[in-house]
Amino acid sequence: MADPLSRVFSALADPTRRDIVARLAVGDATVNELAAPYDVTVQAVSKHLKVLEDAGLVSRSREAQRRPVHLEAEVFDLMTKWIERYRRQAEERYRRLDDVLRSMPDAGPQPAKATQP
Amino acid sequence: MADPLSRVFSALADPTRRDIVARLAVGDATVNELAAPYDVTVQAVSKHLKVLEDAGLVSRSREAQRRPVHLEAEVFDLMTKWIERYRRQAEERYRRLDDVLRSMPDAGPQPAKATQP
DNA sequence: GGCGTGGTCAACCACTTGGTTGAAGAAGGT
DNA sequence: ACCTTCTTCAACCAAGTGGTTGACCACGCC
Repeated sequence: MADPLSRVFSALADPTRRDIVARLAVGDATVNELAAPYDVTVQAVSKHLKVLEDAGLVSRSREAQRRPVHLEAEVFDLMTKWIERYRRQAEERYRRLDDVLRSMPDAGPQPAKATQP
Repeated sequence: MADPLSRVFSALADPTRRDIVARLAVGDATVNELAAPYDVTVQAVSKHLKVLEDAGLVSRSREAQRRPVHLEAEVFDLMTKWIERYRRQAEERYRRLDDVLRSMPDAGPQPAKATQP
C-alpha cells in the first residue's frame, strides 16, 4: 500500500491506534508508558507505533535508551483536505438538486408505486 | 470491527474505494457504471460498495433492476470531528511549549551531543 | 566488564481482505 | 413463459494484519 493517504486512513482504522494518538495529543510518551493501559504485549504496541510512524503520524527520537514518541499533527491535513473536498462537492450537488426541484413546475407524473401502500 | 469510526477510516483506506467516493460526489451511479473504469470484476466493486455501505458512506436504493448508489456525506463529520479534536489539542500543546520556551532564561546546559560533529 | 531496563527484530498463528470464478436472484422486454 | 440485463451470494485463494513468544541490541548503572 504505497500512497500516503491510504496509510494514514489505514493507521487510524484501528481503535488502539486512535487511542494512542489521542494520548500522544496530550504529550509525548515512551513505548512502555503507552503500552501500560492495554492488555497486549509491548511488542504489539511497538508494531502499532511502527504503523503510525510509517503513516507519518508519529516520530521517535532517541533520548538515552528511551525512545519518546511524538505526535506529528500535520499529516491530519492530508485527510481533512481530501474529506473536505468531496464533502463540499457532495453538498454543492445537493444544493443544486434543491435548486432544480425548486424551479420545477409543480409535480411531474407520479407513479402509483411512489406512494407507500 | 464494531465501532463506526473504525469502519469509516477502514473503508477509506483503499484507493479504489476513495476513487468511488470521489466519483459519487459528482453524482449517483450504478454498480456497472462504477466498475467500468477499473480492471477488476463487477463483483469486486460490489464488495467495495458493501464496505462503503457498512461504513454508512453510501446507500443503495432500488430502481427497476438497477441499484443506484448514493453518497451519504454526513458520515464524514464523524471523522473530521475526531481529527479536529486531536489536531487542535496537539496544536495547543505546541503553542504552550512555545510559551514555555519563550519564558525561559536563555540557554540551559547544552550537551556536546546536540551539535553535529 | 557485567547486569538490568527499554525497545526492537524474527518467526509463527488465526483471522481478515481484496481478488477471482461460477451460480443464483430480481426485474423488464418480448 | 422465456430470455436478457443488473446485481449479489458462495466458495475459494494469496496476501496482509494483529497478536503471541523468544531472542537480541543499546544504553546507563554499579
